[in-house]
Amino acid sequence: MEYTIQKLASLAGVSTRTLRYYDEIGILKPARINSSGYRIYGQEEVNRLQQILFYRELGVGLDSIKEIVTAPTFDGARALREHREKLLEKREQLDLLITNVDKTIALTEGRITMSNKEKFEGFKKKMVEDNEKKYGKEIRDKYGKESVEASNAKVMNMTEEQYQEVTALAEQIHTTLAEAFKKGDPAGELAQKAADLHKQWLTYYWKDYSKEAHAGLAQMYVDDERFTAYYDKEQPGTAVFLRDSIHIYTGQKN
Amino acid sequence: MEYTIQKLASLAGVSTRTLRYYDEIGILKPARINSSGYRIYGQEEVNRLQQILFYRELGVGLDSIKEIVTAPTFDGARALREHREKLLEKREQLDLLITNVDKTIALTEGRITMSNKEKFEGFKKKMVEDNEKKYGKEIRDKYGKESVEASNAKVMNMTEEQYQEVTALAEQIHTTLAEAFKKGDPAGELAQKAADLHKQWLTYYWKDYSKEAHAGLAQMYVDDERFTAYYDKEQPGTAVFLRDSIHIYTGQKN
DNA sequence: ATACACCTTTACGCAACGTCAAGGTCAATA
DNA sequence: TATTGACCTTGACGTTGCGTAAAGGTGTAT
Repeated sequence: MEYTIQKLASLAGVSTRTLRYYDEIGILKPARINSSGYRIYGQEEVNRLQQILFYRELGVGLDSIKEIVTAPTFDGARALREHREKLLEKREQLDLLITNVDKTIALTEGRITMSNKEKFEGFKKKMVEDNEKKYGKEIRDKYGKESVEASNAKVMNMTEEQYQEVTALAEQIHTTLAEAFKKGDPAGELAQKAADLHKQWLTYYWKDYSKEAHAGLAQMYVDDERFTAYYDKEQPGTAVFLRDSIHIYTGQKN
Repeated sequence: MEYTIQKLASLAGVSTRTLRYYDEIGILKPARINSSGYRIYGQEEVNRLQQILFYRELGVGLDSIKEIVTAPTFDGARALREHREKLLEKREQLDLLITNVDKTIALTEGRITMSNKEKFEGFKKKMVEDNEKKYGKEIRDKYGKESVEASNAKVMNMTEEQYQEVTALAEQIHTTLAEAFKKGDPAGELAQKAADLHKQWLTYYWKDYSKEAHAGLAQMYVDDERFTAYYDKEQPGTAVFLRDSIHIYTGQKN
């Protein structure tokens, strides 16, 4: 089966310009050129285009795609992981922007307007803080938020098997925590085991683990009543107990 | 106080090229040009540049900034709200990308690799579904996720006053719902009032309200045990009752 | 006088195509 | 057979917000 440029274009859902461009930059050359100078593509090119579009959909740049599709031994998984990191950073940036835009809207609508200069100064300072501060409340809010996001965004992504594992883990945490709570010592062996299980459970939801984030999340269990209600369901005080256990486990002082 | 181009540039933390570009596109012209053709900026221009950079930090395009700073009566707040919408869309897109990248990584790492074509087909289908399907489970997941994100991202952003209002609303929902639950009819007046209050409450968290989203969130109260635990705290069955009330309120059939 | 920092305009480059423009090719029809 | 209309070709400019030379004039301290 052979395709002219438009046939291939409509098959793949791209423009002919795109295909000419891909030819131009050398990531997808036609199988041959006919006597009239027309580009003719074959099955191999169809497959290759699919690969290209696949990575393109993921937002990978064409130069990276070029490496992937031209070098057959290229580590596609690693490239994807790196790309993923970039996406996460981008989202962080976006979240920051949105938060600041929200704040600005609130300011301009609500209050007696500050002078532009004041606004600008405060804003600038805030941006720097957001970007540079590494610990403390700011970051805890962030981690807490991330955790909730992740639990929603990533849970859909689990295999059936993983889902079973994480459910089993949650059950273990539950029983261990209940026993530990009866003993009453958040530094005790059982409580620390519960904290450890909780950490393992977390790794199913978080892209990477940090003690600060773990401690922050634990604090959120106490601060957010929806989580408190869940953990205190059988034994009131369990949420606080779990937080204390985790803070000891992570060596956090707050 | 007068500034040459480099003085102003270092003062504001931008390049001289940027200032020349701003001159070129007409958003910041120097106060005057001296006898040697040098650009000379005054205090007014300093202020204006601060405004420009302020909006630029928020990711607003220079053409929009031009409208904002040149037309003194321009509705800056409205522009910001529109910009905010764009940012939210971008984040949606990003979340989609991240989810798909995650899936791909999981596939390539975990399982016997599918043929590229298979992968591509499934992937393509998924993207289309994500983008085009408007109702059903997919969208419910999405709305549910948004709600959780929003509650975390926006709550920090409320004024003290708003916070009081939303807390009072939550309390009202709680008492109204408890009474309605005793009557037992999710279509009854009290239950519908609770649903209406819940809608009002939601508007503090959601950028825009839709019946589908409201109904979807209600379903999540039943599906996610953390929320169920919260609503069933005093009267088991309240979460289901609230869901039913809201589904009647929104005219949802599921 | 020379060096050196500063200023000017002009113009290409960047990512990934969209969008004309000007012209050749192919198959079907009047 | 000539014409139409759909399809193909190669340029080449426009998009965003500057970075980065290049080529040349100005200011001032030594």
